[in-house]
Amino acid sequence: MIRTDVGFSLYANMTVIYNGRASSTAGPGNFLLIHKPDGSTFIHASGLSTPLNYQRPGSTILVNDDIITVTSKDASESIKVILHDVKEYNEFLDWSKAKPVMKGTEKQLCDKIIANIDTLLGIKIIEVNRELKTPIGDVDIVGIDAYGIWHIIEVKRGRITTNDLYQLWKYYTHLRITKICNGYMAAPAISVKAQGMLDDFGFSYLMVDH
Amino acid sequence: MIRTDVGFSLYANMTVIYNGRASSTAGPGNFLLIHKPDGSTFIHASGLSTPLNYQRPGSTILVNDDIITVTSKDASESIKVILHDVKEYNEFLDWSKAKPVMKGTEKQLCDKIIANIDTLLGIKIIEVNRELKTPIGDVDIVGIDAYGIWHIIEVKRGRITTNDLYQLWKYYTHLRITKICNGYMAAPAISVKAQGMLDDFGFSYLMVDH
DNA sequence: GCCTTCATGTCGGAT
DNA sequence: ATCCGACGTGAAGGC
Repeated sequence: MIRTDVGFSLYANMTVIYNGRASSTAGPGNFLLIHKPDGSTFIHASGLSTPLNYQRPGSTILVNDDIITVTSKDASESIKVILHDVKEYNEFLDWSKAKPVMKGTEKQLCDKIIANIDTLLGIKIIEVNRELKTPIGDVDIVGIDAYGIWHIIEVKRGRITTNDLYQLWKYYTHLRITKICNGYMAAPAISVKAQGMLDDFGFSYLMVDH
Repeated sequence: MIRTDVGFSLYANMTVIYNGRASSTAGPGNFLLIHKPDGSTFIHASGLSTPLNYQRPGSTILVNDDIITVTSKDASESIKVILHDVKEYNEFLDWSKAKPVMKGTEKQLCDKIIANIDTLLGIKIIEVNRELKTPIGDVDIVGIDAYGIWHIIEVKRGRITTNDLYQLWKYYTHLRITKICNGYMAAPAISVKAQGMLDDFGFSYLMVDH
């Protein structure tokens, strides 16, 4: 009755058991199971954005009477669903693959910063490096001024937290071995604690927005 | 026709426009829209685990002909769905609220480490602090030996990455001001780069598993 | 409400 | 394939 070769949804009273990286049980309860043609499967309860349980694309689904088994591609993870009472079953044909086209990402915030870098820093920058490769990671933006001073900018699209500062600090301590450096955190907001730590490090905060 | 006071799913050819923290567009395509009684709404395309677009619980949904608008609780975010061709509509009553009961979490890995801490460290520990509060965050485990040396352990349930080390470094630099400290990362695995950086910091890796 | 960290995080990009 | 870092991260817990 259930076609595993197409997308479908199943609203039912069920119990869900997961084993893999972790393990969990849920239910019994009235949940919605969704299976997509890419092999991914999700079980949604009410009250949470994240699914109660899931398997990622590439999984295989097997239906045996009132037991559904979903196994991940490498067979390291699986969920078992015990159906107690099926209420709705629907098939979805020609399900589209698609990704949203995003705007307002960190990448685009970087664009904006680079376009206005002289104004933001209050210094004339003569060379800009983006995603500068270092052995310990990529630096978002490095602007070099006429004196050869390196202005290191770590960009965050959201609010700067204390942990974010260590990323800048990591690059700063690495680059200062060979260059004279200044450190900057650029974001729309910064937490109070992060601001305090920023001052301790001797870095500066650049207020930027999308 | 669409009841916004219950849970429902809508399989349709649609275009989705999001505005909020970022903004995005997707479609037109055949997607599945799910609305849960908690107010959350999700639009799933095939090929991704994460929804193409969504609003979190507490949102309000408004249906006007072939336009669906979902607005977040604080009205800072919204998605607009333009329906081009509705293929399926189903209502789901008595949708359960539930959370999975998890095993194999970091918390439980901590339990195991603490139970075997003497063996793991090769030192007799006379006092164990868990989730030790500091102004910059909580330290997973601190074991104190007979000499008063603090053994700081940062636990990860998965693989240790370079970024994880800065969390330990943060606590280490903070605590070493007043105590003699050793630093440890405990996890089932560690990346090559993280291992190298760990050595540079003078920390140790503890191999632990669930 | 702000801040911090965990997560079966997921996902994309680079090596 | 592994590694690394962003994410509209989401969710939980503490203050």
